[in-house]
Amino acid sequence: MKADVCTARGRPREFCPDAALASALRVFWSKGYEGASMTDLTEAMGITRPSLYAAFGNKESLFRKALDLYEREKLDYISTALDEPTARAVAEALLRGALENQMAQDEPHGCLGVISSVACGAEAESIRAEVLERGKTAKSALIARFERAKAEGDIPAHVDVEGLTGYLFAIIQGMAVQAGAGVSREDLERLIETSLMVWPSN
Amino acid sequence: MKADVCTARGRPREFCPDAALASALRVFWSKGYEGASMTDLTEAMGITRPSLYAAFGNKESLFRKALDLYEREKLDYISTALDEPTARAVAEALLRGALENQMAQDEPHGCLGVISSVACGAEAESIRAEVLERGKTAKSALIARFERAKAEGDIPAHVDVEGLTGYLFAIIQGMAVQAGAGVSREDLERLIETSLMVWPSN
DNA sequence: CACATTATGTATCGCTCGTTATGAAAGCCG
DNA sequence: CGGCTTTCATAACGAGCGATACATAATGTG
Repeated sequence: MKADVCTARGRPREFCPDAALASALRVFWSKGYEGASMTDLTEAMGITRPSLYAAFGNKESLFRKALDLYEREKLDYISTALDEPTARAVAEALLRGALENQMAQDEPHGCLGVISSVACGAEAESIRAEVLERGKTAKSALIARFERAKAEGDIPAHVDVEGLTGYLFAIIQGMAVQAGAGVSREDLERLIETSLMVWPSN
Repeated sequence: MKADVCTARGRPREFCPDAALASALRVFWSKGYEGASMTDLTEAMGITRPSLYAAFGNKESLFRKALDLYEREKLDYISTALDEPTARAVAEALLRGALENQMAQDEPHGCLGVISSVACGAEAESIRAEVLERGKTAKSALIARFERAKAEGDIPAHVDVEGLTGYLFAIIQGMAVQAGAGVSREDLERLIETSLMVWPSN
């Protein structure tokens, strides 16, 4: 049980797992879980099938690791947005952060979470459940933030906070749908401007 | 060439094509184009594979016919909404119509168009293109309606009509994502109330 | 150097997919 | 009844899927 921690025995691997995982993330991001075949993945990652299975388990395990990477590196704008001083600033940071995430150059358009929660087949059911679970925690955090804003008088008293959160989530998810559908960045910026224009204030 | 129009020669078919198509629509609606297998479809339609191919061509052709049926019977709320007298009434009719469509009892939750435009694989590319095309025409119609509303002083002069249309579309698409993700009807109603509360007025 | 250990490349597994060939069954017409 | 036409059910096709068995190659250890 007490294994030497510094010795790497056996033949060393010839690829970087982090870089390979990043490539896999791009494939899942653009094609979805079921739409990404093992051939797509291995070709993008530059490794053979057995290497992939040895390093990442199976397809589902690889997807979860890619989802972790996605949350850590691409969805960090969400937690930073919650630190904005006003509810309006939180909403603006979320909308603009989502735009950058969904329309980044050299990255697939759209949102991996939305793609994975919409698609489809039977094998992806546990994947879907996990993605939905992660989305729920994000929504809870946003509700808590807006509750605080309401207590601070930052949101009008007559506003339903949970309704407002679901409303803002819907705009972001709708943006993801449109980004994946090929809508231009300029159009999404106008969408955001409109959202901010109608944002409830005192 | 001049065939008798009233004589049905040969063995009569033992199923109703319209009912079978309606069943197929429900399968596509809940599982998406690629998520729906021919086994799923034939079982739901109550017919065998060769009967399906003889009556509807192939899977893609069946999907297009189902999409036609969906637009005709489930998306009719869109064209009726455009007849509302004010821009706000149009928006409200669209939102409430979308809710009824996406959360109808005994029907799959979500929107077939959103599901089909998000998913995924390579074989569905031509399907995706067709769905996006139909969505564009709906968006154009809504833009034209809001242009008229703006000319009638029904929408504030400072509002960007195309931005407003994309914004409203995003809310509806986001609602579809949430409906497919299992959000309750009550939550979507609160989402709609919030959307109507912030709708721009003079 | 021989050994244990780990990674690699090839080739293949069983399975499901969409699609179709085949022949029997059921209805009209003469 | 015998020909003609269309639909039915069974069974199978080739292709692609995710996942692996196997032998080989490359490292550290005794």
